[in-house]
Amino acid sequence: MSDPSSLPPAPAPADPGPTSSAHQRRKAERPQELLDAALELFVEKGFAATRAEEVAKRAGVSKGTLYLYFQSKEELLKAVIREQLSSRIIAGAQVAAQHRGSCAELLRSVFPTWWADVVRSSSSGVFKLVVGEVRNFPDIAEFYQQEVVEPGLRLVSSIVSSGMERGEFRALPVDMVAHSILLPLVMLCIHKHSLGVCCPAESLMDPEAFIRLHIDLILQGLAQPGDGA
Amino acid sequence: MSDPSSLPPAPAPADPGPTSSAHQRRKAERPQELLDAALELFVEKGFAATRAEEVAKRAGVSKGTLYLYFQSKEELLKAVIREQLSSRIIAGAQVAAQHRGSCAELLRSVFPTWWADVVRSSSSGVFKLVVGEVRNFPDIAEFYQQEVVEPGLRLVSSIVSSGMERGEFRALPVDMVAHSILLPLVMLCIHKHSLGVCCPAESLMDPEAFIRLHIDLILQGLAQPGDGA
Amino acid sequence: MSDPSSLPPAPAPADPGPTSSAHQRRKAERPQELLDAALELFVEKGFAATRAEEVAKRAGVSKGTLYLYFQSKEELLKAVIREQLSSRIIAGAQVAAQHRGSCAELLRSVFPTWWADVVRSSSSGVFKLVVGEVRNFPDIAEFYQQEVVEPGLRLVSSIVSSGMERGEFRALPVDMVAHSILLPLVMLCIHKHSLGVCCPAESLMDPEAFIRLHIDLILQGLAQPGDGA
Amino acid sequence: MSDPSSLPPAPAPADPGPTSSAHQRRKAERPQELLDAALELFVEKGFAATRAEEVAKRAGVSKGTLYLYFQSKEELLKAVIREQLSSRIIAGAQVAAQHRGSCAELLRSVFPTWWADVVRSSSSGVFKLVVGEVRNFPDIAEFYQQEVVEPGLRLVSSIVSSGMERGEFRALPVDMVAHSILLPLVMLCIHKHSLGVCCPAESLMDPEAFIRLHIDLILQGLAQPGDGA
DNA sequence: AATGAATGAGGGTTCATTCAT
DNA sequence: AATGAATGAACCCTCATTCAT
Repeated sequence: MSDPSSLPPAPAPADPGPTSSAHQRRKAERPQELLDAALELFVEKGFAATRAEEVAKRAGVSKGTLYLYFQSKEELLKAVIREQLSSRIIAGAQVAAQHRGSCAELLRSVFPTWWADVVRSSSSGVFKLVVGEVRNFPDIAEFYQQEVVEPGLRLVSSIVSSGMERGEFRALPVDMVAHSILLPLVMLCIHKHSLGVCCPAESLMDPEAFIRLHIDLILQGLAQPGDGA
Repeated sequence: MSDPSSLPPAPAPADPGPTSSAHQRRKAERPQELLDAALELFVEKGFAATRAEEVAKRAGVSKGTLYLYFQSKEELLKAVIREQLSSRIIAGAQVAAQHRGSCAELLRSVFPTWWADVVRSSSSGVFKLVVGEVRNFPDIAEFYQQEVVEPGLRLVSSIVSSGMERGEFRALPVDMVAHSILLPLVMLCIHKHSLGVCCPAESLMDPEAFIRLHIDLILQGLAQPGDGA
Repeated sequence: MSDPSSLPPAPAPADPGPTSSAHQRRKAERPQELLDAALELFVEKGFAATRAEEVAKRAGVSKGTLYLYFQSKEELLKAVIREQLSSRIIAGAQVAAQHRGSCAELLRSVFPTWWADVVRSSSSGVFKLVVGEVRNFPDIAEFYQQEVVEPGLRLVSSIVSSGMERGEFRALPVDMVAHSILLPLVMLCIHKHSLGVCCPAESLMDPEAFIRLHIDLILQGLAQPGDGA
Repeated sequence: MSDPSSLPPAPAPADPGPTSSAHQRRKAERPQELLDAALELFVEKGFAATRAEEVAKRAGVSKGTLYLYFQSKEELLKAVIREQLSSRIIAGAQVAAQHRGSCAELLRSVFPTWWADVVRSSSSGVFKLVVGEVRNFPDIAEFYQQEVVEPGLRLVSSIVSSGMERGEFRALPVDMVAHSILLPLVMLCIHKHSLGVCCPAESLMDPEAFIRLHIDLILQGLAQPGDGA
């Protein structure tokens, strides 16, 4: 994984000079360890119910250290959210852009794998986190909308839209179709980190299978009536 | 004024009878007022970030009064969640049970209206609330799963399943299909109370339209290949 | 300080007029019932840890009623303490004054019975109560000192003192002797309502026996050396 | 043993050794400072009427700091009580055990001094504290009974008892005699911290004098009739 | 006279944040 | 850089007291 883009003080990967050592390496990894710990806990308990000291402890450092890397608990939240995106979406977009073949094929091949990976990864938690906290932190909303929601929707919409143009799909409101495709996947992520923890749902246990089924339904739903699709 | 005997049932908003004074009436209404205020605020800010006093104030009473009706903030949360269900789900189930006609018809007619009502009502907030809090309050999980999730899934599954038995629908894993139908609707509710507040999504503004489209996609997706459906 | 006997609004014993009835009698008894309940609870849990509502409930009335008879919880405390005294002390003093015979006889005969009665009665609790609360309510101190401590000490001191004058007793500091006689009895009362509740002390279970033994020790201790007393 | 208590904040100069910085030293001393402050205030105002913040302030720290060292106000109370004992009682028992000579001598020599020290020290307050709070905190009762009351009684009882065996003392119920000896001393402590604060009793101002007189009375009271003791 | 719903100041406790070490 | 002791604002909840009925 890459591009921790705008990490806070960003203690430069360090020059492996004479002082550089395990100690240095630790130092360089601290922010990421804190972000990981914070993601886990914020997703698990919610932002307000998570104590800064818990995050520090799970990251293996002391309370004070957290504040060396992040100005406040709120900044930590924002960093956590910022961290979990772009890269994967950009990658997805590139794959899509390079795709040659029918839109149905695109949605049936890469898409489910990519999403199933998201669901299985720890990134899936951000959806729950963002959904729960946006209203308390309005700048998260804007940021998230621009960096995740819109790119994601645009990506799917463009596939759907070109499918319609090519005549593969029925002509329907593109954005709604995109939502019809995406919302259950987002909900899958959210479920995994909320009710799913206590009451696992049989049919959601295998994300890829569910996603494939869902895509299959939608694709046949989109197909031109009369097609043997 | 004449002939009092011909007057209708007497609109009397309140008969200040011996037992029911204005005082008494207030008391009877307080819990609901508090529940309403609590739902709003818990959905808006999350449980942990909402102060008990805010709830009281929004309900138009003082802090202490809240504790006359609910043992603790946590009990208030549970009451809020408990309150938002049964009735509507039971009603939905009855409508479905009484339905005569094809399964597709059932899903196309009552279903979208019923769900659009849910989305528009304040009940839609509970989904966000529950998703955010279950992991901190495990007994909510059990309760919610049994009282909302399972009945809801069972209802849709039974429709889908009988559609398959009748040969209206393709044979597919019933539960997954039910999730495919329901998850976007739940997500619609959640979105309405989270990102949707800050960044309204054009295509979700009209819930009923979206739901109809989604159902339309799924139904054509479920149709036997070759059908003219 | 003044008029300790004055109970609060002192709802006059009521004229048994036409309106008088069970209702009236209840009304007249309320203050006493409240005082009794308050004594029990204040002794048991301490003043600060007793809720006004508990007192009311134990007296069989509602919270509001308490405040019809006593201006505040603190006034209730004072009334409780004021109520538990004078009468018994005055009676004791009269008995002592009328006594004819040796001082030893006086201390051996009436004294233990009278004290044992005090210990057994609910009045014994006031000692614990006063000891626990005087420092928070300085006017209780003054009142108690003048109305209980000093009369009590004076009574015993005068007996001891006249015993010395008659040559029955050794010449010793009178007040100290009086304390030597009285302190264990007061402590007996206190113990009964504190540790004694949880860990009863075998040898204090029969107050009269203990008091007689104690007086016996003190009297032989006071006797002129060489006496066959 | 000397008065371990009543040492105020004591900004001990101390050697700022490598491990023990001023910072560290404060930390080491905090609990004791808090215990001292708590003892004073609990004895003065009672447990329930003392605010945690007052204790903190008197110990020279902030409210939050108290909770770094004690889980709750109630735990602080228990710690305060636990702290005030053993050592002194153990020491007393050892002195008694090592004593050679008549029982009367033992009671007349070390005993009054030891007790007068107790009365004068801040430890004397625990008696008032315990008496006032046991009924609210039952585990204090058990603890106190076992650690203080019984050892103390056993100590005195054994002296008295061996005095009877040797024929120094009359044969009387040992436990009652022990109570006759001890109760006034305990009451002396209690008085010092309650009524005594407002209305000092002339004859109790010099504890040692009173104790000696009391012991003198009891010892002559215990003597075999006819002894010149 | 009696009730008990309502109030709101007060107190126990937590926790984000700071800062001396 | 790292620690963790200390702070104090904030929050949950209680309870003495009032007052409309």
